[in-house]
Amino acid sequence: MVESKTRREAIEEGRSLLQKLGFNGFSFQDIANRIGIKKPSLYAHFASKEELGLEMIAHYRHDFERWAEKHKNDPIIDQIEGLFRIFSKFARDQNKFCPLTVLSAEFQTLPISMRKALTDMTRFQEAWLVDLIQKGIRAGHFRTDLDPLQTAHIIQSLGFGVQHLARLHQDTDRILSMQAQIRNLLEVRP
Amino acid sequence: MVESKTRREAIEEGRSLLQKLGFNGFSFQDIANRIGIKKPSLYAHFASKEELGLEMIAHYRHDFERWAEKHKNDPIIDQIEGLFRIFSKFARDQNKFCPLTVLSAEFQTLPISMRKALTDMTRFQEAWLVDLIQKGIRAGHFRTDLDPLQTAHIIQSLGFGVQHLARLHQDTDRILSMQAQIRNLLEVRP
DNA sequence: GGCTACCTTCCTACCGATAGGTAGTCTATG
DNA sequence: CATAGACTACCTATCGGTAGGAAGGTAGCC
Repeated sequence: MVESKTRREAIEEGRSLLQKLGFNGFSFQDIANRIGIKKPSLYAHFASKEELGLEMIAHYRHDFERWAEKHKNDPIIDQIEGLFRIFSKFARDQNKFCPLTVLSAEFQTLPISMRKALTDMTRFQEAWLVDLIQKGIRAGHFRTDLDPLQTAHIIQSLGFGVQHLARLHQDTDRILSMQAQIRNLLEVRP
Repeated sequence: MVESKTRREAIEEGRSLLQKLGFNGFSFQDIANRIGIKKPSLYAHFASKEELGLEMIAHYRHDFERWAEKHKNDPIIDQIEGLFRIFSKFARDQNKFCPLTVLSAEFQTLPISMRKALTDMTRFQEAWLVDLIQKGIRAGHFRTDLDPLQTAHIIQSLGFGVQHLARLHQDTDRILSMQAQIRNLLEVRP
């Protein structure tokens, strides 16, 4: 068996706790309680909390890559806005954050290996955005004076930041309302 | 004496640690070590870590209000961009975050009283932005089709989010480069 | 089939470090 | 002589992690 049931459940519960409380906001004890085993049993599946953390990042990266692949032929603006729909879905589910957002907030207290995995995936998402923006410009849908990298930074910053403000003010609508702003930023004005 | 030297030093060191590591990232022990006293002595000045947290928020709010007052007659766009200069200054000083940004990331694990103080100050900053945007529109410097509240949300989200990404990628320039985007968003196009 | 050896996964019990916080005391200053 | 502010000593809870053993399945071998 490639992946045991317990291991899968631990990663799932871990991700849920991670997205709600942060990596330093939950313990192995919490996970053990939720999946109904004792804490030391988790060490049969993960050598350390750091290893679980790396698994959770890989897990989310896998999800995101599959999602991107599935929507790669959708209209470009829909794909970009899809990122905000994902954030909105997380937020409506018990005030969760996107894993990248919550982990980047704890960056300074994370093990080095997790910092790297996090930075790598954020770069991956940035490259995904840059590619879409370039395609949109070439197709004549987006303004030709956009700097694709700079624009990707703006979209990522908006996405990270709006999640914090939405939770702070209990206003999940705010996340989706950023979509109009993104369109306004990207699309050619008539 | 309204405020003792030790108390002042504790708040200062606490704020520095807060902005670097988050509220859950430092302990009373850390503060005590840095200011050269023993941990229990801090309880002569703060009844709890929560009380210190509230003091630190009040401290930052006081700083911000004084800063806003000092610059209230500057050109409007300079005032708004000033927010990003503040963030940039924090980031270049040992990867610090603005206190509101770092605390909002830990929102779910914060005592209720601190959540309220944080939400209140974020609203205050939002109102400050809304006021400036309205003034800019009335003065003919900004586009007339802007929704001031919505625009303030965009600026705040950009500010919060860009700090995370700047630290993640060790790229403090990214914070200041948002200024051009803000101008582009606000100012009338020729 | 029956035996041994091993691996996985769970358990109880425990470790040292650290967290926030308390009790009681000493000492300098007003 | 009271108070503020420092101290030593200690509390309970929790953290990440380890030691050692029991239960169950499996693989190789006679």
